[in-house]
Amino acid sequence: MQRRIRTRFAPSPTGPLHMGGVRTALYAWLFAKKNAGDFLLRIEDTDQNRFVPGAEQYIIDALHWCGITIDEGVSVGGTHTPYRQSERKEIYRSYAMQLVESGNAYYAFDTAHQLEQQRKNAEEKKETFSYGSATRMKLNNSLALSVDEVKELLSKNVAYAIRLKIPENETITFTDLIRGVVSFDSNLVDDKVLLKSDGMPTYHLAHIVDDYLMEITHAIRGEEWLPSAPAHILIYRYLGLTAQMPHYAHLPLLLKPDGKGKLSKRDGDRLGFPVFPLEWKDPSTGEVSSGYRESGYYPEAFVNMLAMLGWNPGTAQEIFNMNELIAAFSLDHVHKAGARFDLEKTKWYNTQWMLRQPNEAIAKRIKPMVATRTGISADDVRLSDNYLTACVALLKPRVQFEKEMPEKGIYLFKAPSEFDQTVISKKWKTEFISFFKMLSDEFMTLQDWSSQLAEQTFKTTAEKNNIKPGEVLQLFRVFVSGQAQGVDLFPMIQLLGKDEVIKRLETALKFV
RNA sequence: GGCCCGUUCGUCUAGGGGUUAGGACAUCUCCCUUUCACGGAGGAAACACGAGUUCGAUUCUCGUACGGGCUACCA
Repeated sequence: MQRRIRTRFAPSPTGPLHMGGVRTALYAWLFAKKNAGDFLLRIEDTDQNRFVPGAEQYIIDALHWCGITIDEGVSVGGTHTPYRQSERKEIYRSYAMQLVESGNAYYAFDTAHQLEQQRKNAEEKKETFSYGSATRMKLNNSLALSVDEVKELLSKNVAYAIRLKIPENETITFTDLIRGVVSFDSNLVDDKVLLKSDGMPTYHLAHIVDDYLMEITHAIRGEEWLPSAPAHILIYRYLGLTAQMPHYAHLPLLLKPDGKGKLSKRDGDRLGFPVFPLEWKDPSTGEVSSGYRESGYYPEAFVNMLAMLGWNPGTAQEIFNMNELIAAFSLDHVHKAGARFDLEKTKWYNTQWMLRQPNEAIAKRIKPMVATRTGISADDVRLSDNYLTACVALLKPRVQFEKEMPEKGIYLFKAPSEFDQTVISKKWKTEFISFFKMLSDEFMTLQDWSSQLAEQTFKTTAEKNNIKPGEVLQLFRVFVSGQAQGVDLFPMIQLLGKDEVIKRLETALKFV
């Protein structure tokens, strides 16, 4: 019988989730949804030293913002509670003891200091210390010590860790869903700690116990876990759970755009772009890191961009909403090599998504920004839905982010107080004054007011003055908007209204 | 250093024994627009290198180089 597909995202609450983590979550979620399965959120808080308050909530909020829904997990509950590893502490011990009893794990009494010494000694000999088959019999553990010695240490409550006993001379092979067959020489795998001396499990033990108990079918995680995969395979084997072992898929890493290395939390804003989905304020330092949300990105654009970084649909389609991503997603179209993050393309995705937003919706969202920027009162027509929607239509092709609109189109809300001097000094001739005065008068006499009518009037007035429209058009724009460039001129004239245009024109003429 | 993974335009990528090696972002040119954008058309731009297999390798194999990851009682 085919098991129900279940994937999980299992972050450690050591700070805000960065975009690489979001991508891992996204792929795991897409895979689950594609296969009509479940997606779980489990919190791996087994390292008490690295716990950061607020991080767990941040993770939940970030996933929510991205539209990644959680079927089971820390925020929503489920049939496999609890979903926070610190609350499952006792469960792991019994599995660790089972491994000790079957001879596949052992007590290690070495102190942190002793291990540090070992590393230092090895380093002096230009070697690397590894706690494994080659060294374990010379160390302070239940394999090297006599039964009585071990008993005594245990009875005296001497702190110990439990380590996995990696076999000698074995090739450990498994099939990764993305990379195919991968194999390792067991002699090069170290005896990983399973249970720490504080009683908490390490990732290695905890994720396996939980994946098993939570009936995870596909463990999708970053490539940084590939080197410890052989130890994980062995743990499943020694626990007699090989049949229940999930399929592993190791995702390529997200790389820094500038050069070297994987994208990390610590990159913060150093590279000139957010690495986090949402803004984060460090609770201890108060330092604020920017987020995509606060920078004006749509979650759809952010998710779309992440999905395409390392995965492709096999078609030329680039813009995907969530449902389309689910329909198109497949692990075998995940690229093997790491993907370098590209800010320009990310902005392009946002622009594409902005172009697809209804004007009315954007109008509603920019309304408060326009109000604060201009100080115009709430009942002013320029803050009406109709007026703002018309502004959005005009501004849309000229910005990448909707939040740019209030500033970019400031002249749609406020008469200019300054005029682009470059245009004026280049184009202005004193004899134009009569043209603009006549234009103002002609406008005044118009019964109707429209883009076409204004344009027609502009042209005929120019002709009457023996002026080519092109000579004064740019000046007209500057007089009305203050700026040399902007939205389509006559539609803007129509939108501003006859009285406003005349008023602006007259004000401007006093300046030249 | 050791182990593992990887390598197609600047970037994200498609492709895969015989192709004019395709698309997107960015870039350049032109058109549209009497502005700036949007849009449209076009250009430049890539199979890391060396062997082997083969009639034929960018594609398969091996090696080298380069890149990345891991090498904690962190995840």
